[in-house]
Amino acid sequence: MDYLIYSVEDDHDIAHIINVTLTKQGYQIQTFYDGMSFLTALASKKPNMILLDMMLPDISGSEIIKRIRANNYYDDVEIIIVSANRMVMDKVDGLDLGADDYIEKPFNILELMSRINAKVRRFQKNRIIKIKDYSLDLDRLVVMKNEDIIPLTSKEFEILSLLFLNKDKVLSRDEIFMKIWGQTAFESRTIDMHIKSLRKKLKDEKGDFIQTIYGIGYKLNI
Amino acid sequence: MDYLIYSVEDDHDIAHIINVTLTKQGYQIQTFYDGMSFLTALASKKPNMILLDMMLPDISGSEIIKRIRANNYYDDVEIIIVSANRMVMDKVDGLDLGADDYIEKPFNILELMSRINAKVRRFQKNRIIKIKDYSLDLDRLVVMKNEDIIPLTSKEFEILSLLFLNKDKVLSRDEIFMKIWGQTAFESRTIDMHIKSLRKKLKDEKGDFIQTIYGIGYKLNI
DNA sequence: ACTTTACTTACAAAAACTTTACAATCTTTT
DNA sequence: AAAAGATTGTAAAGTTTTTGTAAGTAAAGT
Repeated sequence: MDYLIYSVEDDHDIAHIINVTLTKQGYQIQTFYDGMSFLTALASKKPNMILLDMMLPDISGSEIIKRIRANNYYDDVEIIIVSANRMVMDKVDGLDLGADDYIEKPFNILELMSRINAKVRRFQKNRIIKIKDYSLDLDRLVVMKNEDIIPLTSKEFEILSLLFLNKDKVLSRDEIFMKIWGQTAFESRTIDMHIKSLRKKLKDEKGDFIQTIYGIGYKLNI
Repeated sequence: MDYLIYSVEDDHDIAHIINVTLTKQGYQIQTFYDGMSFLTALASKKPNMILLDMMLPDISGSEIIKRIRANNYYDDVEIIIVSANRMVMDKVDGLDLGADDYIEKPFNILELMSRINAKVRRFQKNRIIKIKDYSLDLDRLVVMKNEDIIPLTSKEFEILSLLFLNKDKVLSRDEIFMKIWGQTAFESRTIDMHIKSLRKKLKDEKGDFIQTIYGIGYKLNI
């Protein structure tokens, strides 16, 4: 998954637990043991989320939050405070500074995971299939070659989706017809026509991206 | 402030405290004492945030969350669980269902305020959306091209706002009709008309700022 | 009452889709 | 290896669906 989390935590044991758990869940995570090294990394690459211990050896957590929130380039970065048990008023301070959530130490790692998942859920939601230079986005209904959008008509998109979703199978014209038109095909060159225009639009220099399997049907050249 | 919060809470005393405090802070708040009346209201008007007690007389809180999260029209609604002290695993469940935060009862009203403020802060900042040369100000209800105000009628503004707020999505005429007129469209060229006049007023030299996706609807060319 | 805005209608234009007719290619048979 | 038969590719024309637009009417605002 393409979701980067920076964890700032001076306690190496806790840092390790967080690291292992989140990695297992498929997040990209980078750990920092002090404020300065974190801020340096932040300047060079923006993460999606920051897990922040408020008690750091060099800079205070609230100072870090203040700096981040001063720059609205980081507005879309979620900040979660992970910090030692303090009074309620401290929580309030942290959140008022601009953090998005607060988790008390000692914390249940499952709860941390849950809160993170809740925030990521919204971010995710998109299904993208990539084959060779091509990627197909089933939510945005868009096909890209490298970074360029290839405009397709809806029938073209439907057929290509079917090929993407069955990438290691040969699809017969009957199957394609059945799945897209919802009826069995009688003698017709319609699908061939759509394949032809697809090939033209996809124009793969390195040979046909859509292969014809003589006597059977079509498949992607994966 | 134009920020609507629905509070679902069967304990009248707590509901009252929440209501008074949030109103004082300038939020619009509407209180419901059971799940059904809340769901009815939800169907007719979408709030920005929901404060949800999990223990309601009629429907369970998790059932409510499930229903809301099943419909991605409500994706941008923050759900905060406000509920009686339970085990950690309950928290986890609630958050995994799709809630965004959890506050235990008995809670400090200041803490609730702080968390709400933290979430609203982000919301407020984003009230001006910029795409290409155009910017749309949801508070002043104004659209600008570079520094010049483009005078729009209210329907035009509503449609353009919808496109801005869903900038990477294709909106069908039905969706647009549903969200702006609150009813399903029957055969009509009304939206096309508004799009036409929008295009004329926006007049983007570099190709269409509002793109037609044949057979589907319209989207902004971001 | 007058002006602006919103909507409807009817038709034109464009895009997408399908069919047709035949050419090209591949397989199998002789 | 040539011929026959089956399958696939392609251009062009025909059809259907969807979108654009002008002009006129209704509604709302001032």
